[in-house]
Amino acid sequence: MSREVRVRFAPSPTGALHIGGVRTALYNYLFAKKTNGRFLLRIEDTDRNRFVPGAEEYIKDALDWLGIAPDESPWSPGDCGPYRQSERKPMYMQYAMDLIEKGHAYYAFDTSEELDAMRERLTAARVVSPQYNSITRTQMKNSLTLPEDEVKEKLASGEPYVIRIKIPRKEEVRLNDMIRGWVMVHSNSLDDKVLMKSDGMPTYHLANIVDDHLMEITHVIRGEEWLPSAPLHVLLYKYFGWEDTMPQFAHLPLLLKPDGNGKLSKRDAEKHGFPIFPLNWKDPGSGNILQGFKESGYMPDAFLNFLAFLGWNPGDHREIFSLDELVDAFSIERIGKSGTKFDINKAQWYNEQYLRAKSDEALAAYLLADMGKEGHSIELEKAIKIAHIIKERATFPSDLWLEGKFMVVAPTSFDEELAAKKWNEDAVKVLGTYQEKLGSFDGEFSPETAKSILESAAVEHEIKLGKVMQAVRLAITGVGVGPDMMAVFSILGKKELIKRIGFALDTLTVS
RNA sequence: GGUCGGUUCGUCUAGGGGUUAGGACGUAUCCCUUUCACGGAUAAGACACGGGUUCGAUUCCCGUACCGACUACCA
Repeated sequence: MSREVRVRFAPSPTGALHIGGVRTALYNYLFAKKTNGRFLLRIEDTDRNRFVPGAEEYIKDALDWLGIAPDESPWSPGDCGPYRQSERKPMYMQYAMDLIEKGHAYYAFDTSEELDAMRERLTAARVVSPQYNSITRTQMKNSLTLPEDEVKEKLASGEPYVIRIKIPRKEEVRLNDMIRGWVMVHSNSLDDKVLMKSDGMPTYHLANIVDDHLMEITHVIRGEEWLPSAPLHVLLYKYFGWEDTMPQFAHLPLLLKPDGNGKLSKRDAEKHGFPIFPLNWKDPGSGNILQGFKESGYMPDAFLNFLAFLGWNPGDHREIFSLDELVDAFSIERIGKSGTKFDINKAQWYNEQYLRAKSDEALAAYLLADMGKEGHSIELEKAIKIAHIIKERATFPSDLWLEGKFMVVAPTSFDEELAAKKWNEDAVKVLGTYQEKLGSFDGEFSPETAKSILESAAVEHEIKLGKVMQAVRLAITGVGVGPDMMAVFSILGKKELIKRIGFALDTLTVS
């Protein structure tokens, strides 16, 4: 039996999709592409109370941004639609009924008050974990305890009910997880989970199994938080009689807080000031904006590369992988078992690597766009040159303008501390002479000529160039650090240099 | 509490019965650079603990500790 590989990413539209979800999507995508299979996206919106407007669009936009769009989804349906569980609502009841007929499920009429009372009673009796199970169900209001007539009457009269799975009393449930190996659970630790809610919607457990079956899913790659309910899912496959096509499970290690312990959460984003969401997200309730990787300056290929390595590695020392290379190298066997702390440093490093690998032309476009927002513009040619000398000191594309602005806009003030230390008679003399020499020079202006003229100015006053170099930088750029001066000189050009030196000479005073 | 899962440098990880336990991020130092950064080099830095099994265990087994997930008519 070799079926075409079909995997799915099945998020709930309850808010912004965080980085852990994005990684789950990525691994699903990589596995699908690696095996020439298909990657589907299914929206699990069976809980109307938690539905958040915009969340679904957010998921789509995030995957599009990263270039890992699904082959089948609500917005690009295949043959297994609909791809939203809310739209599949009419399909589920028949499966629940099937289970009831087979004796693997039953109606339950208990109100939430009655359920609370039961739990309280059990807690008071010091039962360790109060649950609706093979023991307690005998004392509750359900089709197993009530006379058949009464059950029929309740159903006919429209009394609210749920359908619960009937977990067997003594049974070893086992599953072979692709990442964790054999996992065994005894059925007496499972409870009679609700399959159909009183509003007529299925719960996650039912919808998930039915949909995975109908959509012919072959591998379920999801977060570790699902491991405890996996035995329940295995039982459902068995009761439906779908064991032969039951997907293989792979439960991914969790993404942990950067500091301390616990699962990465929304609070961590606010706490640390760095993003844990792919895109900006404005919470419709509070109006708060959560920072996205995209808007923070992370590039999709760099972010993807970073994400792939959170819990997976290729087994050799390579670190930089394009999406295609990731597809090629990916295997579920090489996914780790233990939780992964999220480290923003590594994300930054990846971004720097990708930024440096980009062409000067591509980077010039970022630079031009950013300066345009502040009303500045220069020729493309010049922008390319600036991008070239600035990119090595940038982490984000926006750093290009931040760090390169001085090449476009002349300084209007000077670093006072540096001026106090380095601005002296010698500097004034050399710069004065340099300015004159530049004025009378009319050959080809290059980094070399810029330098030789400056050297000759220094020689004229018998001053070592090194002594005044910091002052020269100060005069031209206003600050003490920056890229190679001669490269800066040649980009600025003769006229601009003369102007800037003039301004510095007029403004700065020797103390 | 119960069930399940996990544990190699600060972090991400490779490895696997005999290794100087390898790499990357970060950190430090040096080199390069008339500055900073980049780049290059070097350094510090780890097998949670206790029992087995074994000639030998970081690796296999069992316990303990610690961490995490789950324990809803949420997914």
